[in-house]
Amino acid sequence: MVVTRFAPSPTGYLHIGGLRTALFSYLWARKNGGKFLLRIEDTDKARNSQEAAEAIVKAFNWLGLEHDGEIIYQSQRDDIYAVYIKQLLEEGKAYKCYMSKEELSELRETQMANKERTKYDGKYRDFNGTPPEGIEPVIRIKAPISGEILVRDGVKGDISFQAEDILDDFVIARGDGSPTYNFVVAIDDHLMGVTEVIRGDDHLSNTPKQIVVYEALGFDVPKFFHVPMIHNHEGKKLSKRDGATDVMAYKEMGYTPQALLNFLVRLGWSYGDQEIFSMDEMMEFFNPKNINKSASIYNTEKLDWLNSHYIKNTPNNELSRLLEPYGLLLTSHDKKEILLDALKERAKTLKEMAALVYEIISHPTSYDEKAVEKSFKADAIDVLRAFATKVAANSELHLPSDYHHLMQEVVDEMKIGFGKIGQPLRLALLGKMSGPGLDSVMAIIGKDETISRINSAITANS
RNA sequence: GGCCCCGUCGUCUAGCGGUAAGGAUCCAUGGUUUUCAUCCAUGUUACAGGAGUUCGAUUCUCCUCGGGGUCACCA
Repeated sequence: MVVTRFAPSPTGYLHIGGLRTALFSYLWARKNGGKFLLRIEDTDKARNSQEAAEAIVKAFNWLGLEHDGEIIYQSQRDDIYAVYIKQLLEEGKAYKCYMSKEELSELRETQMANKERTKYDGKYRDFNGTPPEGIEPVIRIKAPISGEILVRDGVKGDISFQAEDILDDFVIARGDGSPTYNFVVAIDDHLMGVTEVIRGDDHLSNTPKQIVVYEALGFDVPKFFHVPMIHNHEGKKLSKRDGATDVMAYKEMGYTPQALLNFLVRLGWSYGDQEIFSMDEMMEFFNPKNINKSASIYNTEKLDWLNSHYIKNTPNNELSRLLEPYGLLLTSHDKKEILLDALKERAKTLKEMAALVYEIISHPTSYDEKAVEKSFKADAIDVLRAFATKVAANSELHLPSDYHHLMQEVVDEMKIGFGKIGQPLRLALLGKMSGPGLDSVMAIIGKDETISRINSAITANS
């Protein structure tokens, strides 16, 4: 069985890069009928992990992603880790180190002065004398001091590290007894039965250390897939300073979950020339072995395109549901279909669409001056009056086509071009020269409001 | 600085020894539309550089350059 996991540290929200690796993990687990687990890496304890976990679940909810099983909190598993620390100590694979922080930083300084790599010198590796007084020892693991550590990565290929280049006896438990990251990650991934670790490639250099832990404990090493970073415009790792990195900000801005997921799945991964993926297609086609090797730059142009694509192609009943968080309650609106049809091709975001709806249903409060000058001349007022009279006289006006016929009649009878009625009418109805089809607008606002807006416009501009 | 990774249009990417280097987005132009948007059509733009290997390299190897990541009793 394929078991993947998403293991964020508690930062308080789910960020866009995290979501992408979570999505990859999720898709791969679902595709294989496996499990997608969630673990909070809160060995630090200072930050509020409960809140962070809730934020993640909330974002997952919005996006329709679901993790399996209980959320694992590392902060609650000290007893478990303690067992393994004890075991390594007893087996002689780890040891207590009494070097003080001062001594350690002195060591580092000399190494730096000598232009050597800074690393622990192994002073207590084989120590069996009397420990110095007043020092709470840290626990260090005995790492190999020479030889090769091979990381078999599903994205980058086999990567070979030399132990002497990168390893030292790193700390697995602090002076207060609390375990450290590289130690607990390996234990938890093993205990949770994780078979494939899909994570950001900023973790690549941690992997050899984790492999040391796996091997010391006799655990099987999972498969690794190190996903390239998402960079900002400057080509640096994406961070909070780069604007919207909180996933929920995208809901705020009016993006649909589908668009965001589709955007993210194509960032660093592809399936031939296909750009549009339904959730089912993502699950069917995703394979971590097709993940790109190189970092990608975060640029939301394509997200905008995808978003408008999905808005255009979402059925109206679902669209009105998506619009609810933006203050639009259309479910029982009698002109809902006409309204949504008229606007879904015009909005880049749900938020924008909500604003467009409001623009249509509101009586204009001002009129674009240049447009008034250009198209609201005396003859235009005659045309509008003639049209308003027809509207008033007609009791069967429901569909856009009903209004269109009336416009056509005026055009024919007065022997004028369509623009002669269209432009002033547009100005009267919407106060400006752009917007959806007038026949739709009138069908939406209805006969009385149509006449009212025409009259207001004539009063205001003649 | 050590170690590791990466390098195809501005951006996201296809390519897996022989291609007019393809798609998407963006941008520009034209068409459709009473307007704007949509939609359709057309167009501009890329293999970082240099050596090899080979009949032939975007594709394989090496070097250079450029970018990134990481080097904690943080995760």
